[in-house]
Amino acid sequence: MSIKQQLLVIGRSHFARDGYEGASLAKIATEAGIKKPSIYAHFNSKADLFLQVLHRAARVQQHSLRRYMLKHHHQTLEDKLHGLLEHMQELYRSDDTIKFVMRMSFFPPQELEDEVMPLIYGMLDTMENQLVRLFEHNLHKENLNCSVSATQAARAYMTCADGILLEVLYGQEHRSIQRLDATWPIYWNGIIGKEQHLS
Amino acid sequence: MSIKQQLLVIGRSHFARDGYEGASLAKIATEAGIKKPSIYAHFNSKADLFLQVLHRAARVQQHSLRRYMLKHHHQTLEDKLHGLLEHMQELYRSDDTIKFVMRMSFFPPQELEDEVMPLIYGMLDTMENQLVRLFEHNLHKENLNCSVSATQAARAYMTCADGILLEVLYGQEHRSIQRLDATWPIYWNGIIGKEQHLS
DNA sequence: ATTTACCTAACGACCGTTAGGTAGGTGATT
DNA sequence: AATCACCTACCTAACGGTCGTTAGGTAAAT
Repeated sequence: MSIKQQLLVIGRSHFARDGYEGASLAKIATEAGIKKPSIYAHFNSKADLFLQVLHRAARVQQHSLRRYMLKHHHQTLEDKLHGLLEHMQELYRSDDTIKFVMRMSFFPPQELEDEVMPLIYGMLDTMENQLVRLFEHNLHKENLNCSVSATQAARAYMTCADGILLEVLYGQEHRSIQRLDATWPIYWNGIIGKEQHLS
Repeated sequence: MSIKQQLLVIGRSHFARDGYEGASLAKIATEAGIKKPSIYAHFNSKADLFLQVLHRAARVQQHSLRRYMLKHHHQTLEDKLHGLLEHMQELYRSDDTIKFVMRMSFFPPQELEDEVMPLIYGMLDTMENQLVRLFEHNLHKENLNCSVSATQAARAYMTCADGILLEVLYGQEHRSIQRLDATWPIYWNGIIGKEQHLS
């Protein structure tokens, strides 16, 4: 792996752990085995390194979602949705891309906010659209509650997914699994349930 | 308001906006109308200021939840739970305590992690216990789905609450309201629904 | 000969923190 | 009532350290 790619990977982990302001180019360079000013042979600035990490992470994230959808297109809607939640939990464990994306979504560096947030909103919209399409394709196949729209189901799903992934941020994995086990049956029951409550 | 209380309030807003490492004592002092070293007449260190802000925020948070529960004890379970979500959204708008608590829950300053996380876990457990008791007291009064345990309902509720509050972090209020409107009917339907799906 | 990828040295800015001083209020002693 | 010691709450100046960044040089590869 080239030094530049190493810097991107190491930078991602530091930004995920310490935040943009908290991350130090000196420490990133040391971990890559070079000196701090040598970073400037590959990146114009700290912001440049960060933004390249961000773009790469956004691409990885969207690619991962699309790949999951293709791989499991034969499954039932229920298995696909439930499996996606577990898939993201595993992804979180194996890689700090999700942690990085979440941190920069919730607390973007304020000086780069204008460049960060459009990417974040784009990712969220892409994911929502993909879910909406998924629900629309399955509304007639499975006996879904007809008073729940595809958009509503997708938004509620993303809300639950965020809540579950959040718990993994707290660092204790079993609490995240508890949340998944508690939330999923209630969500799914709310989607397919015959009785619909509207206040 | 005394200078010390001002420093606590201003500090909270800076920690919420910039994080622990990103916040600057100089800027906090300036906003309070004093010079940076004068902070040390009231606090032993930056960590001391931060921890006092944290303890105060935790107390405010728990007090606010208890007060809401007392004030709305006469309402139905449904109104109480749905109202609590709106209550927290309003709280977020009027005050940066929730934002501060969320930021420090998800991304605590690593050098203070050992002092921060016990407080956070305590708050989460307190809230979960309070919700579990609430569900237990209402399981027989209302026609709730008997295959959903009080613990399960409470955990799912907190998952949805986190997901909804998260969206308010993104900064666009209407998205958070969209999430609330989409998630609540599905959650409530999943709780009271006659049909229960267990995989 | 030019470019790439690193280095050392150093810049100015800001960080949290400490030292040391001052002005004003408090409270006891004379 | 006047004096003195003491304390609180601020100040200025400065410390050592780290930050991101730049200048300038070197050795190898093209």
